[in-house]
Amino acid sequence: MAKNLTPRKSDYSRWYNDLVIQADLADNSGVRGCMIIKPYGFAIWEKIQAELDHRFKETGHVNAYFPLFIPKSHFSKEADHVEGFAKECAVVTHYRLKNNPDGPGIVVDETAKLEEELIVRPTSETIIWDTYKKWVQSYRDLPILVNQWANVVRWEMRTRLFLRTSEFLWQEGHTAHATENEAIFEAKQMLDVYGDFVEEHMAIPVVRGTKSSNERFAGALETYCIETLMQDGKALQAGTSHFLGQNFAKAFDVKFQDKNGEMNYVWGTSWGVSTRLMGALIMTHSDDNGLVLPPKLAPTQVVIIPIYRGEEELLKLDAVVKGLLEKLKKIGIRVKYDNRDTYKPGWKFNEYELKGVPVRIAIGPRDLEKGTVEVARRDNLSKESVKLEMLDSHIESLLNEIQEQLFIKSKVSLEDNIHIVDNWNSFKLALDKGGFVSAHWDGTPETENKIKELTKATIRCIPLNNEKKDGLCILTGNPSSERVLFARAY
RNA sequence: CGGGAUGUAGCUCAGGUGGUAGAGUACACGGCUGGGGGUCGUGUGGUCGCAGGUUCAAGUCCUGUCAUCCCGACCA
Repeated sequence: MAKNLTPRKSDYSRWYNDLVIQADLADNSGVRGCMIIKPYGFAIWEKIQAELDHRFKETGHVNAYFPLFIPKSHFSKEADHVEGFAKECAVVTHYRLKNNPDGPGIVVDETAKLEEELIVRPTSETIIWDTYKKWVQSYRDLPILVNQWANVVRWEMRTRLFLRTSEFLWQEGHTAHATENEAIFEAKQMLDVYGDFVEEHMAIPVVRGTKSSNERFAGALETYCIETLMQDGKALQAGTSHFLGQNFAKAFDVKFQDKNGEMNYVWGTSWGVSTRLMGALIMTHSDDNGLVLPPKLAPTQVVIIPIYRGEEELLKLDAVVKGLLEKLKKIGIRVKYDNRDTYKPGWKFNEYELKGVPVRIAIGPRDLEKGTVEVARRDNLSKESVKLEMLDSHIESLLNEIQEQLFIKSKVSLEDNIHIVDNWNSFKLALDKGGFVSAHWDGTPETENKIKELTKATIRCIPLNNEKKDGLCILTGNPSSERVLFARAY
């Protein structure tokens, strides 16, 4: 049992914080809301990045990089967009410091004031659309399918490691198309890329849907999203894909000549996922002993711990393990042999449990005699004895089983926590229980706002492939054509 | 951004009414150990978040500031 990890039951958000710090994923920094992603946390992020990048390229996208700074004038061109982000922008006003003439330290050099302030990007639509204007003349220049991996800054009031930080890492795709249908197809396609990745790779089940107008991206006509449910019953938006219509094209005057020689505005999309996925990963699978990682994302999938007394015994084990390592690496398993003499076996067990390594192999003199090893799973903490000669195939299928089991477990939990309600009282009760609440809504922003005010719950999404079935709005009793999912959210 | 709390050794914290800085843990060295964070001994380690102020004297009192946590508002 971990020493200082707060149990989930006693304080879920403290458990989360403790876990992030103790599992060596990230730490707070000296700058408000900005985190240090530590090597172990970053290794997991790199796994996420690598797989997503692969999937983006499989769907025809290419990577590029745009500047961190956005001139203020660009930023203000799309009205809804400004409205949405203005309150949380970091602004660069000067470009030089000087020694404090009145004492120690260093001060801003007031003579070095920028003519036009620069905004640190909270997202890159504006600078990218300003660029696309130069890239697009003809239908032959379309589509543009660009992604960038970057950091962005949003001056958040209340931050939490990975879930909401002032600076975060993400990717943002920005595409431009000749037709509306093509752009809508793209936005939906990317939602599926996200959904499939999160389910298959992160073992996190998602609900795919669209946002209500209240929750829609500033400047978008439609926001598609994947929503997930955390262990404490709160929802977490894991990714979004926006159909931008011609809003940004019009704001930045991005026109092209079509096959008939007519001038048209291009159609756009943007889509992104961020280091917030790390938060989703942590909160979906982990337990009171620490992190639980799905094998596909674990930087180390298998750790081998020798148990011995004296150097002689260790040397014997080293020789046996050497062969095991070769066998496991040959079939593509990320395995680590921790034969450090500076830590004891019990300490190591706890350490790798805290860090969520999916499989632990312990090998000692007793095993050598019997020709076996002890194999322990992180997800359900079970242990078994496995014959040495069977080990590689056993581990391979075990990793697959763990990946699958983690998904099934969270999927069951998600489904068990979608509550269907038809009146206001049970609506409130269901929200207090946690989870998604499926209810009718009259489709107006006013009603959604009122519900938010009364319950702190928002519409997380209107599920795609939702059953169209008439009903009455949970609050107003007005007619509604389908159910939507409400929840309290991160 | 409003309310509350906190900031002292790497970490967790103790230090009434101002008077030479403490513990546990971690770390270093050594012994016994080793199948779930072992144990005994010795030792290293602190401009008390930062900047001012009051005072003969400030970890302690005052002002400001930065950061963290909790509650609220905000959060494409």
